[in-house]
Amino acid sequence: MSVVSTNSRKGAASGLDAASAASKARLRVWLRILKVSRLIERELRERLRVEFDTTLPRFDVLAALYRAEKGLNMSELSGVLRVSNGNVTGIVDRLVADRLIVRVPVEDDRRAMIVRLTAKGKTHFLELARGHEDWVNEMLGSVETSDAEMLIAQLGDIGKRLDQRKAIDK
Amino acid sequence: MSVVSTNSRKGAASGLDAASAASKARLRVWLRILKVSRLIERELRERLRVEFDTTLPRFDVLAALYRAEKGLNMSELSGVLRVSNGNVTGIVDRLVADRLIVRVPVEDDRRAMIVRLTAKGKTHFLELARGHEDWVNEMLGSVETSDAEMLIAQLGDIGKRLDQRKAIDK
DNA sequence: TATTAATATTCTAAGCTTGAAATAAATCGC
DNA sequence: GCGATTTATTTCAAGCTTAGAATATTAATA
Repeated sequence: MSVVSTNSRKGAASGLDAASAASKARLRVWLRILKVSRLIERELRERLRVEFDTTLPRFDVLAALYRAEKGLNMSELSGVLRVSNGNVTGIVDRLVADRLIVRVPVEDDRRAMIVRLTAKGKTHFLELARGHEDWVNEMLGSVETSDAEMLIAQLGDIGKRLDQRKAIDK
Repeated sequence: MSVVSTNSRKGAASGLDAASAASKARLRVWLRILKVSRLIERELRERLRVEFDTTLPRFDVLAALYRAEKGLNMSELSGVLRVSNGNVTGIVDRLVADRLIVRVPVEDDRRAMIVRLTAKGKTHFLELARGHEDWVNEMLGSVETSDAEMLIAQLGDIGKRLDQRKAIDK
């Protein structure tokens, strides 16, 4: 989580050079993102548990399926959520057991399964989503809309570049 | 991870009212933070695994201990890392087994244990930290210093307020 | 058509994470 | 000093997460 200064190896004549200072600023950006992210995530987990007896990964799956009118197959689902393939299997298993989603065999590909919300799942998700938006709004209540727009733009750029990087790596 | 619009319940005469728009902007801020955070975290995990055969939680513990000259007891450690008490026990167990840290009984409190880096642990951590800063710098390479400062300030404010909230709740 | 390669999913082992319960020791109130 | 409460830590059960192996099926190609 926290980290230390180790960047005096660029060999400038004295003290910190520009590259090192920039590097440190970026490191601090990351540490702040991480801190905020963990604080919010922790609170969301807690509230989902206490008020709805569920978990964040379950919510994430339901949200992804709610947005996908026709459902998603397992690969698409793990892609959207950015988690491993095998991971989704377990969460889906439990949601199926709770009758919130169903696995439907794909007509012309016997390997694949499409996962979809049930009516019960949809109703359930809408309750969760209402709470979720309220909680986030409450936690970020101090953020003015103008600041929010700026953060959205900045973080959007960063995210986009990270996505591109990843695409290139492969 | 992703979420949906459910905030048309504030009863404005037509369309979205100001509160609802603000709420949605904040929700998007959160979703962007979450996305960036997960992308970066995933890459850091991957690199720590491939290049150093270790994990992010282990790195976090080592970093916290590196910053604490005299070590930390288990409660302080879980406090700094913002994870549960029991969680730290397991990670510390494994780091102790690898001789990277030691548990030292506290003289005047037989319940407590202080955890400290060994010389080996310190050396190991410095290698990790060097890689870590480089990777972050690379991933956020596109962020100009002026933007970085702004993000640091904004996210710092958000983090501070969330900390305060938490303190008040208790 | 027969192989080979690619794709979709699940399974497995190991570690992470949590909240709650269990221990053990210190401290507080009397 | 003694009982009750608080504090420090570990243990436990359940679920999350990952990478990699195993299965099954489809697609490509020779």
